[in-house]
Formats: sequence, C-alpha cells, structure tokens
Amino acid sequence: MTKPRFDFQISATDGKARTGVIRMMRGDIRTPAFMPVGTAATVKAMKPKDVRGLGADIILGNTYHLMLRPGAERMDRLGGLHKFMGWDRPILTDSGGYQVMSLASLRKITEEGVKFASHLDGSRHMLTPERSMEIQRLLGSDIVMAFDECPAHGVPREVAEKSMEMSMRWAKRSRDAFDAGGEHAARSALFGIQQGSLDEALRKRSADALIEIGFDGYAIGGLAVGEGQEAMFATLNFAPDQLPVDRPRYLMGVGKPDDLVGAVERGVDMFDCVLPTRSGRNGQAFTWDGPVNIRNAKFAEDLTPLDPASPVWEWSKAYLHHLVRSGEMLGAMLMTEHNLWFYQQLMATMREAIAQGAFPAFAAEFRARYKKAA
RNA sequence: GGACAGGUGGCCGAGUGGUUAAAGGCAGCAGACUGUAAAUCUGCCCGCGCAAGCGUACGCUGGUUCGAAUCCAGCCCUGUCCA
Repeated sequence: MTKPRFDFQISATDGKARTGVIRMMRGDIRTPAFMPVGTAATVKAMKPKDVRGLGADIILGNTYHLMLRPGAERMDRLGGLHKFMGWDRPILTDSGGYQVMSLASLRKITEEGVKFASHLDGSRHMLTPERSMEIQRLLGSDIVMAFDECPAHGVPREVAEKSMEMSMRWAKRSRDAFDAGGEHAARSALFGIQQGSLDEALRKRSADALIEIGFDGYAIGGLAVGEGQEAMFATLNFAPDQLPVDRPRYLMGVGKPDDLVGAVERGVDMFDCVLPTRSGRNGQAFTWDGPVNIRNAKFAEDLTPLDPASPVWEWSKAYLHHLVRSGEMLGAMLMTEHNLWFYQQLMATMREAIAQGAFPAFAAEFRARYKKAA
C-alpha cells in the first residue's frame, strides 16, 4: 500500500470537536495534533527521537531562520532538513510570515514581499511568496505554509483588511509557486492561512478566497497575538466554521493548555506553540493543576515530582528548582521534556475523549482542575 | 616592628564636598512568555508606612564645613611587601 501525499480522515466528532488522522508519505499525524516548534532545526533542549517518544507526529521548522542559517541552498546540499536534524517524520515549515510581525523593526513590506535585515548580521534578505515556497522546497518540508502577513493585534480594521487582502494575493502566488515545484509538490502539502483579525466578515472573505484557490489544509493565522483568550475564543466561534469541514484546520501559534482545549472544542485540528519549550527553559512547567513556576522558593524542598506519570517523574521539584535556578542545562532539558510530554498527553486525552463522545465531560473536568496563572 | 594599599547596603563593586537611600553586577522574592531575535525579559529588593514621609546607613570615635561615604586626626581591622 503506497502512502498518500496527503489524506485527512475524520474518525469521530463530538460537537464541533473532531479526531482523525492525516496520512502523509513520512507518516501519520493524529489529530487534534500538537506540533512542537523546532525553529532552527532543533526542538530546543531535545533530541528528535525523544520528541517522537513523547508522542509528537510532526514538528515545525522555520523558513526565515533556516534561510539565514545554515541557508536554504546549503540545507538542500546537505540532503534536506529531515536528514540534517535526524527527524524522519513530517515537518511543517512556517513561511516566515510570523517574522513579518515579530521582526517588525527589521523589515519593510511591499506588494512584492518583505525585505528583512537579518537579526544575526544585519544583511538584507527578500522574502516573497515565490522565494518562501522555494526555500520550503529546498528544506524538504512536508507541510508548506503559504507566505502571509501576520498583522499585530489592535490594528485598525482598514489596515487588517488591506493586510488580509494582500495575504490572499500572496496565497495565490504561493499556490502557483508551490505547484511549480515539481517532484516536491507531488509529495508534500500546502496550507493556506486565513487572516482578518477578529472580524467575522473579514475572516469570511479570507476563507472564501483561500477556498477558491484550494489548499490541502487551512490555517487560522493572526490570533494569540495579544488579543486575550476571550477575544480569541470569540473569533474561533466562527472562524473554523468558515473553513472546509473535510480539511485540517490549524490554529497557528496556540497556545496554553486551556487555549488548546477551547480551540479543539471549536473545531481546530492542529496546533503549534513555543510555550512548552520556551516556558520550560524559563522555569514554567505545565500540569493538570495549571502552570507551576519551578523557581519559586516553595519548591526548594519539595521532593514530589511534577507528575508521577511524567517521563521526568524520578526527579523531584526540588531538584528541578535547583537546576533551573542554577542555570544548568539539564534543567532546561528536563523541563522541556516534561512540558512536551504534558502537551502530548493533553492531545491524546482529547483525541480519546472525542472518540468516546465524552469531550464535554473531559473539558468540564479539565477546567475544574486547571488553575490559570494569575 | 616598618612601608604601601584598602575597609561602601547579604556578597562583589562604583562613587572622592551638595541633585546619594548611595551606579552596576550577583544572590534573593515574585511576574511574564502563545506560527521562537528568548537557557529570555520585567518588577521588587535598609526599616516602618497605602502614601506623603519619617528613621537609620558607607570600619569606630572625634573634628572641619551651611552641608561629609567623600576632607582632617586618632584608633581598630584586612591584604601585599620589607625586616
């Protein structure tokens, strides 16, 4: 049986929540899925096989970072991103669109694309939909993201509208450039990205434009950029429904555990977020009872584990507290491992709950126990 | 015994007459982090007080001065070197 380029089958639904599998040449992706972020060809502090061991079916890489270092053409000569980093399962690559926002002070946007000053050495680089597709092809990406502009939170409606319209023109250019990619296009997938800020009408226009072009999956972009969970959920009350029911819906850059539960509840299938890795390195552990700042003095002599089921169960909070405060590398490693485990457990639990038709009960139970940070 | 150098807030360390409750770093106490310019960033950090403010503080004692961590004298202590 040959592996399909891209096939999404929903096996069960519960309310708006869905669970299923995306089948790709490099492996299956169980949904709802959480994709650990490996921006610079590494999920920081983790070996690829350990990321896999925690349950990840797919990870992320980043066009912008990898084009600067080691460089897209070099990566191609080295045999592609998978071989380079030692991860043989699917990789989704972001297009560089997020850096249009996060590196705002270092870029200039035109219809053609975005000119960046490298954050590494100040050198000038142009990212266009065509170049972004080319770089993602050279990396050997499995799920290629369209090149878009991610506007900052709070921009006026006219700005959000113009930005969304340009992102839709870029989406069409991304589609055309991706399709011209020959062999790579035959074994990878392309996702479009919906924009439109928090505005239902703009989101609808964006979704329709993407559907007109046609993509393997549809991402919801431009959220979790500072609007707050309430506004994000309000947008997710309609945004996923505007996208094709039979295609994966990917909420980009989200989120905290409670964000994931609320988004799955509203029909989202895929997520990525730096929180489990970055926050882990910064001393925050996620647990069923909520986030824990392991640096806090109260853990100095706490001999219990973060979670008896965690892969790092044999190391006490007191030890993690010591490692993190001491700036020891092992602290970042163990905290990251724990957090990625927790995120994958959360996803697995949600998949199971949906399959059992028990998602509402799970969500209620989760919320009753999980205490958000103040 | 002698000659230099020096004693600053928990620690290190700026500061050599006023705008100094005293730079900066560390340690400490918290917070943040959402398609990673992040093993990062922010706040607090003498005492009392919500605050205004008050009190105390730069080895000790005394002095000069309108005013001293800063100048002078004596004493105590530390380091290095010489006997």
